[in-house]
Amino acid sequence: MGNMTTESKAARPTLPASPPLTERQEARRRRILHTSARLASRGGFDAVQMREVAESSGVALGTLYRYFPSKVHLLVATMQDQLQHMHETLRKRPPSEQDPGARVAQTLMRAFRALQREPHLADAMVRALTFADRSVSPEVDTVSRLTTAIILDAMAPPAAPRHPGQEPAHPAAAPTPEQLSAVRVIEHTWHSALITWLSGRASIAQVKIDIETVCRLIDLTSPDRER
Amino acid sequence: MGNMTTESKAARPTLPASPPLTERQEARRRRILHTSARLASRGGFDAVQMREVAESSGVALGTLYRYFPSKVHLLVATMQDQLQHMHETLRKRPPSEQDPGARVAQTLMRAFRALQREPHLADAMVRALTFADRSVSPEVDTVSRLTTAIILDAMAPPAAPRHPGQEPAHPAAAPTPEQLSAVRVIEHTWHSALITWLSGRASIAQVKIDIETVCRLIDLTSPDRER
DNA sequence: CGGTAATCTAGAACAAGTTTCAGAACTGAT
DNA sequence: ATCAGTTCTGAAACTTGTTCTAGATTACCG
Repeated sequence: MGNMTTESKAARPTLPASPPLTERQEARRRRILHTSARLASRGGFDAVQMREVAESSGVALGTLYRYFPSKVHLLVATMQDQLQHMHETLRKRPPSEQDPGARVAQTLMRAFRALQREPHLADAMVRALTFADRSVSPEVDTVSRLTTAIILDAMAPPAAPRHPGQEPAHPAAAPTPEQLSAVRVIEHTWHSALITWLSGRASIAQVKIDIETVCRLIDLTSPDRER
Repeated sequence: MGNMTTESKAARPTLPASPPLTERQEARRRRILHTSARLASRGGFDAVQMREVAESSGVALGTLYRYFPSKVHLLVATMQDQLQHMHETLRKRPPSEQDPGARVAQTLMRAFRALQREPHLADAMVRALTFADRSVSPEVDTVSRLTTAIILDAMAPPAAPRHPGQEPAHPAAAPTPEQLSAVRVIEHTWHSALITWLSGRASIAQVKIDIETVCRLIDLTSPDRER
């Protein structure tokens, strides 16, 4: 398995910080991520082979490793990419439910169904995510923040259609610490449930139940609603 | 990384079913598991190298692979072993809290503190568990059942001291489906929280909060108590 | 005890992640 | 345009999980 514990000595184009990438570099990075997703889509974690990613992206192996210091880094970055897409997609069709918990559950199940369409890709990304060690912490953290953002978005009350320049009536009411705890627990459940599904130990129905169960925690922590 | 997706063609002495092991075989198996735990304790997942496990257990590499068809199988079996110990240990000192949720939280935090004493071992086992693919499903399922048993044990009302031969007053009241859902969600949270702690992305305090948060789901589903 | 099948050993061989290195190509500043 | 420094390429080497093989040992059966 080689040395998956490698320190990240190289520049990390993964973060938009550091030296700004030239156009060609940005293109390379994008090509690599695209190849990664493509290979993962057919064959999952094992099908993403670094040599093949490099060759198929028209890049030397050493370069691939300069951009993504390990296979796990690569797949976590791929997940960031996919999550961003998903966030935008979900944002366009906000959940129809009323209670925050139900809204979150609905959104997560939507995301889940999207993942179902590319189960191998989902497998590769999630396996990489949970297999990641400390050297990938920053990137995993980014993924976590993205997931949190998706959940918080879903939880927020349906935004009244507002005219440009006009401030929202409820300025994204800052979530309470309790709500943040609930969100963290929901994320835990989401990841773990995904894994049990991907490894064939739980059915989709089971995942749905688990998601709905854990989402009750939200309604429990936002007593500002009827109930 | 070799072929982590290998089918298990060999006999699997992992399950007490199948051909009963001879004494020497049982001894070999035990030696291997012991070595595995020892190597994992200092160095985590990466430190458990199959060649070294074999050599240090006084067993040929091929034999190691006959007993445990992959590194993940080996580590998951190691986890089974450790969990069994932990189950017995926990059983000896039942939680002192009254509410089921609090009892479970207390028990899990105890387990968590035990894992803290061997963080590398915990790392190896949990990483293996979440990295396991379909070919390890049966073994992972066993681990899951063990975890469930620990939680259900903690959840059960404190057993009145009873004389031998006498039946318990409450014959382990079968948990409702809702409670089982809650337990599953708790397991999800437990695993995932463990991972975030092991990879340095969450503090122990954070884990405690998450555990306590999710354990509220239990009290939510057992309305037979005061409140 | 003798024979036979299963198990075990030692060691080579293979696969895929990772590292390394010498030289080519590119970049930015003078 | 030129030079210095960085980045990229191509290829080999190294590591560790996994597989394979031929022969030695062991277990079991009559």
